[in-house]
Amino acid sequence: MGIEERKERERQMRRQQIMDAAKKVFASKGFGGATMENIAEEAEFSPATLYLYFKNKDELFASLNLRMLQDLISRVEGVRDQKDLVPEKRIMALEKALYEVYLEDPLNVVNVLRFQSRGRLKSLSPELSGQIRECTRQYIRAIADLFQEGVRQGAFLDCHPVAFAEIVWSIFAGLVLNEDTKRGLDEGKDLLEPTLILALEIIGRGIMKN
Amino acid sequence: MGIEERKERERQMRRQQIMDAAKKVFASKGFGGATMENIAEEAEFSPATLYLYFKNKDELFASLNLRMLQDLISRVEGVRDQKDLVPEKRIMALEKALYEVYLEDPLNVVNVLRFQSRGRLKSLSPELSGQIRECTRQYIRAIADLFQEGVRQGAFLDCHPVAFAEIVWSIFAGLVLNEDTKRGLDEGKDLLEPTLILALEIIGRGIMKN
DNA sequence: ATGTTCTCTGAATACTGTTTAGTGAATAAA
DNA sequence: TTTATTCACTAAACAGTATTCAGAGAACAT
Repeated sequence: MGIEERKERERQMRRQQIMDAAKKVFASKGFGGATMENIAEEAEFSPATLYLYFKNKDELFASLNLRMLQDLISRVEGVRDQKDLVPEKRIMALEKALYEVYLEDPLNVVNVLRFQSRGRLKSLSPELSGQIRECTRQYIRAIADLFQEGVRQGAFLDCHPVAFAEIVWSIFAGLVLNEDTKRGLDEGKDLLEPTLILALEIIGRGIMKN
Repeated sequence: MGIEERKERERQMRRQQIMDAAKKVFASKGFGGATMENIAEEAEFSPATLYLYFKNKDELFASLNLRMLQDLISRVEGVRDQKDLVPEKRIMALEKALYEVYLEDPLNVVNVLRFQSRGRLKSLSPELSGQIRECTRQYIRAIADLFQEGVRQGAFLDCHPVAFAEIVWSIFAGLVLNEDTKRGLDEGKDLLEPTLILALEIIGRGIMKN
């Protein structure tokens, strides 16, 4: 049946169209400032139509997170798989990967990090929240593997690899949010990159066996 | 005029009463989940009355942040002033101070960290946002001083002290939010303390001149 | 006793996420 | 070709909540 397939394809395109519009609107107004009406207008649909493709506003937003998380995963796994680099260099390659994810779409990264609270995640469908959980597991796992490889080679001190991965991730998330907060209080310049580099240099030295 | 003074005192008490109620409600429902009606009910006032004491919901919430930030400042300055400890121990004392702030009221700490976005801070009165800026400056300054003291004593590597302070703060904020997110996705146990200790041990080693 | 100020509230307003009931076109069946 | 069914959408209604407004009543001053 060619008709069914064409319809499904069209449906996916419209879904994508809504996500593109949402991404634009969320980036310019933030999660709270964006209204479903804004997004509908940008996507050239009525607000009601959005609900045929997404359960609610949270779920629409979280679907965008998923795209970002997948980008993150592929970059971090890329670093994990560069087995030729010495462990020390790979920590810095990780820094670069994280920063590139941020550069891809700074405002949405901030939004995503602020969004993922306990309360919000409860309102998602089990499928979507399962996918997010899986993505989180994956990039933490990739960082942990990268670290463990360094331990195996005798370069790093032996400590809980998942805890290490969470620390690296938290530094990234914390610095991103901190820069955003500073911009809210003050018109300071964006010092994320040098600070992130310094942080991972310190971390790198801190886990080196000497 | 004793009457004027009594009235002012009573006014401050009612303001406090509202803040106490708000703290309770925000902690149990989060910022988004708490309604002004909930808070008014808890404080035994009508919602309209709340607006005689606070400009809006954001400002009421941010006033609570201020209490937490002041607690944070006094603890961190306490560590900064323990000049008898060796620099290495002071990094761990800092860890303890941060963790104690968290324990004081975990849910509100999470709420505060999620709240401080550019958009939100714009809706505050200049006075309040000025006070928040000042508090932020103060605890960052205290951590930076503490670090610089270690540099002066020749124990730490010389790097930008404010950047160092922001890294420490970001680790704390990032780990707190990360734990909260995990609880939202999964019913994992709270591993904040061991992870925070590990993070500051790594940081401590990373800045040590050897 | 009367006017004034202070403090509070009930009711109205405005905005926004979400649902409902229904329309018209595309498709399938007769 | 005509009729029935499904699909994709939307206008309008609904519901919840932050915020404002107009006025009541008590405390205070004259």
